[in-house]
Amino acid sequence: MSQNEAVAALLSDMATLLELLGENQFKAIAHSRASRVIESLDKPVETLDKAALVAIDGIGDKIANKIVEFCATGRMKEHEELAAQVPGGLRQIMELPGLGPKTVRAMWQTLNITDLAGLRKAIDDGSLLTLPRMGEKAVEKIKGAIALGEEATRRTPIGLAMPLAERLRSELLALAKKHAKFKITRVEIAGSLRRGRDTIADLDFLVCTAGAFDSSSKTVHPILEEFTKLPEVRQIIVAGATKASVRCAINIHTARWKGGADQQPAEPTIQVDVRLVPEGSFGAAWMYFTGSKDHNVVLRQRALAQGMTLNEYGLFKEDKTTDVPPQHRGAKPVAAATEEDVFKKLGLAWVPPESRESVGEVALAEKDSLPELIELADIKCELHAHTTASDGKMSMRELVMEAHRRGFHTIAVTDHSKSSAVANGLSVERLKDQIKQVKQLNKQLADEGIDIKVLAGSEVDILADGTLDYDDDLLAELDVVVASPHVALSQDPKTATERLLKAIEHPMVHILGHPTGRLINRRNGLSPDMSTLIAAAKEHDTALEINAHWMRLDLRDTHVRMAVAGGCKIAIDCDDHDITDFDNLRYGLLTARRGGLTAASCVNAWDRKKLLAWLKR
DNA sequence: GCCGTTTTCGGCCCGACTGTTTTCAGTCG
Repeated sequence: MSQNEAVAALLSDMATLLELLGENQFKAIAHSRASRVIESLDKPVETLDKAALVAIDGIGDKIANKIVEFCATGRMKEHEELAAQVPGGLRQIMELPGLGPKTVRAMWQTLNITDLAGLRKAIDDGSLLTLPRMGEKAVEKIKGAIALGEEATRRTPIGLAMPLAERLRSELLALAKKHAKFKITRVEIAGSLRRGRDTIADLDFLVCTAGAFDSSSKTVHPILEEFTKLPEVRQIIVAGATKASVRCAINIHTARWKGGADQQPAEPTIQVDVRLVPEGSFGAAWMYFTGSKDHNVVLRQRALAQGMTLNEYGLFKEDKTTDVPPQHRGAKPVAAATEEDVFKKLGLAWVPPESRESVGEVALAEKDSLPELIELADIKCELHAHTTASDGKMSMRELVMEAHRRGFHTIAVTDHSKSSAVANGLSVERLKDQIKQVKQLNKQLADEGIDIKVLAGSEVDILADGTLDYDDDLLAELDVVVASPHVALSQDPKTATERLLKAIEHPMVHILGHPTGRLINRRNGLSPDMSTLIAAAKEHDTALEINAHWMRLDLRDTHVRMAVAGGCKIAIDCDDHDITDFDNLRYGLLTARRGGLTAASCVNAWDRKKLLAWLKR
């Protein structure tokens, strides 16, 4: 865990503790916001002094002191004092969907419930019903939430969430077509999926209607009613006039469980929220449901400062003489139909969804100086791919033809090195033979008039001590060297930093592959000092990889932001093992865009001449 | 606890839905 993650976790926990203690809610919100700010910070927090911390939006004098204290001593006294006052088991109860600080505090203070076991007991003996505003239905909901367990809070990797979202979107569009009378004009993906985060808590859809719209109706809108009947839906959480929330199976095609009911494994599910808005509000609504939450708050505060108010129905002139929301008094919005309109009327350039994380993008949009982010069409080559020679499923020829089909001018063959025994890594002799095969294939392709350059390469293991898995003479024969860590991924940060530095500084290495070795939701991987690696990568002209596989996405978005700020070159590679792996490029692109990457800094976006010149440097 | 295009004090984004209530508190995003 990096220092940033450690500080963010402590501040977030302080927010929870403050809520449970019934302290000023705005104090809790301030800690929660500070936690998110530190989590997405593009610098190691331990390198910042107090003045630098206070300069960050959302960090004031007091929280800066706590962060400085933690970085110096490894402790945060105020956190320890708060934690001593609150039973630790309450945190688990707070995580149950539907339960918030007010209710959990009442459970604790009135019924002396301090953990999940106590909550179960209070349900069984009926004492929970004695709490204010606690009836039969509320108890049933809590029982369901307990049964759902960790399933409710687990984030889904984008590589699983995106295909499900695209299928649900087409099913919603099919419903719209079948029921033309509802006049559905658009169905769009919003939320963190549109922002391209590496993991997704819930899927958000925006549905626009040109038909009748009454947000105060007490009946469920028919299109939302239809949505809750889709075959993927496992549970309906809420359904109303403008909104429905359900839990959907992530893998609808997995076989039904045939064993005993009590041993049935929890089926992976994800929450899906659908919001219905009138067509004229499309832009404002898409912005609102895309978020992030903090980005929205910044925009709404900006609107207020300009005498306007912003909600999902539009940007309106503020009217202080009434409490009735503008959309209910028939006010005409200043802007609402498109995102561009709303940003423009706020005095801002349109901000790409991947940048909407409240990390300074609004200030850049005000000056119209947002970076021109890299796009899928900019990617012209793949520099990290495997064949059947090691653990890939494609022959060299199949790999190259797929790269050509996708319009790439260059493809690198980078099978595993000799120490990767489980991946059938190439011995010295086999690698020398493969280099010859690459030369022959290039000649054949030229004869056949197929314009693609095949590079002889290797994904060389960075051994635990930082040495590479082949000697320099052999590496010198290769066109491209990707050096990656595969073993000893639990090293302490200092050892890991020194290990990766050796690879970055090695004159034969072009690209540092999946630098931390993390696997999302499965393995944290290394926590090297990124700022040290980035400075070295810049100095030695070594590119850092964004491994595009959705289980890796390594570098992650915050690392990319640091690397871009540090002037590093970035490679976006699919690490292809199978022909379908090429499709993971979209996820690497989203991560790159979240980090503010431009085509100029991405080696995969260069033309062949520039790329080859860099590889021969 | 944070922050300032009215403010260094006094606010703090805004709306939907549910369940338990006789008008709204709590939760969520």
